[in-house]
Amino acid sequence: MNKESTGGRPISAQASAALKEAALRLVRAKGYNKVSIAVIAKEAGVARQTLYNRWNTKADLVLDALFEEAQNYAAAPSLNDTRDSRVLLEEFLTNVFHHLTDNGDMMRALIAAAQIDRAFHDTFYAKFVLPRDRMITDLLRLAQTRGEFSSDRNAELVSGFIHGAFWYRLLNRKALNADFARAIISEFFD
Amino acid sequence: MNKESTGGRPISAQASAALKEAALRLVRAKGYNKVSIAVIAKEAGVARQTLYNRWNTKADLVLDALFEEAQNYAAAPSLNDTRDSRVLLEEFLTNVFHHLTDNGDMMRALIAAAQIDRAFHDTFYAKFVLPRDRMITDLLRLAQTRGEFSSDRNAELVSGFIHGAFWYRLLNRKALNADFARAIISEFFD
DNA sequence: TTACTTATTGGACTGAAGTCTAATATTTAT
DNA sequence: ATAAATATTAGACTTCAGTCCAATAAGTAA
Repeated sequence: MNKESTGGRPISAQASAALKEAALRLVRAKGYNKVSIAVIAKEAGVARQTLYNRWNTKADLVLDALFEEAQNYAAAPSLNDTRDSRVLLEEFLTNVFHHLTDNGDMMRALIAAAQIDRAFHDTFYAKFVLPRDRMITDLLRLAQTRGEFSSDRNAELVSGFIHGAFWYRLLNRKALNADFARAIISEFFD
Repeated sequence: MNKESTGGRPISAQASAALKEAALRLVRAKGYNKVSIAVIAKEAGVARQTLYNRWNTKADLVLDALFEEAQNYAAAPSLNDTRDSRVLLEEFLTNVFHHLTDNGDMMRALIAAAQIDRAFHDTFYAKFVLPRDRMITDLLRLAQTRGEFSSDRNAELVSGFIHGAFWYRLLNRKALNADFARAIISEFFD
């Protein structure tokens, strides 16, 4: 578990940063599928093997880069916020939809990669899908303790329904906007 | 629009059939991503170019093969069936889930291909996604005329929610079973 | 300084998707 | 029979992902 059990040349943080920066920039400029690993490495000024030393696939690199860029990428709604749960959820969804509108190509590509590559699926699910699913589950449970969402309902299940609703729209390349956020609220929350 | 405007060697129906058969068999045996176009062609006993003359990608071929295999692949529920709409929907979903349980790898791969390849997305959406979405939309509208589903609700929107629910489960490699079908019914139909 | 360890680099190599072409085969129209 | 049109075949070629390796660089421990 030590970062360095013995000596040896340290991993270049500069190379890592350059790779992540180049990956995001090129993918945004040209589209995920138009950017090859070789071009990302060249643009970052490092050898291809250096990229493979850090990430197994382009998807792993891009996921990592996205995370680093946006610590606050659609942050979880505060569970201390005293406004109505419907408002909190709507605000959260509207936020997520903005990010998906900006980064839709990338997110669709990552979801696709997770279908093709089992190892990436596991990473993506653990690092991205599940945490986000839990954000809404937690919000629904909060709403239940407040009496704003029926305690009879299964929060996990409903969170899955909500995510399914916008995944389906995303994957079929339909717009994700504030109207759709409101439609979700009124479907599941009333 | 003529099948043959003038003369010329006709397309070999036998080659088409052999390619579709080989594609399904190999994909089921080895998994979608482990089967190359070259191997499918070799197994079918035709040249690779003959495959490309018919389909642009492996995804197009497999989609076609799936359609041919199952004309009755999760057929639309009969709109003349007089049983309660909940029963019709539950039966339909259970059917779909059985097929997705058997062909989940293939379906996930096709959805992934639609994310990577815009042209295939359009084909897949028009030939597969939209018709299936309409089956549930139509069923919900029938339920509305029967007074079994509130006329206030937007059938198209709810159909999208239902599809989203099981797409999300499918793409995250969770089981699709009769319990989940019932959970969907009670969420959206009551 | 020297030995050891690990990272980086550049290049070779394989397998697959996809494009292209020349030669050949199979059909219809004359 | 011959010409015209289209399909099939085999193979060359490019690009990319992914693997592997030997030489070199950059650290740590003695």
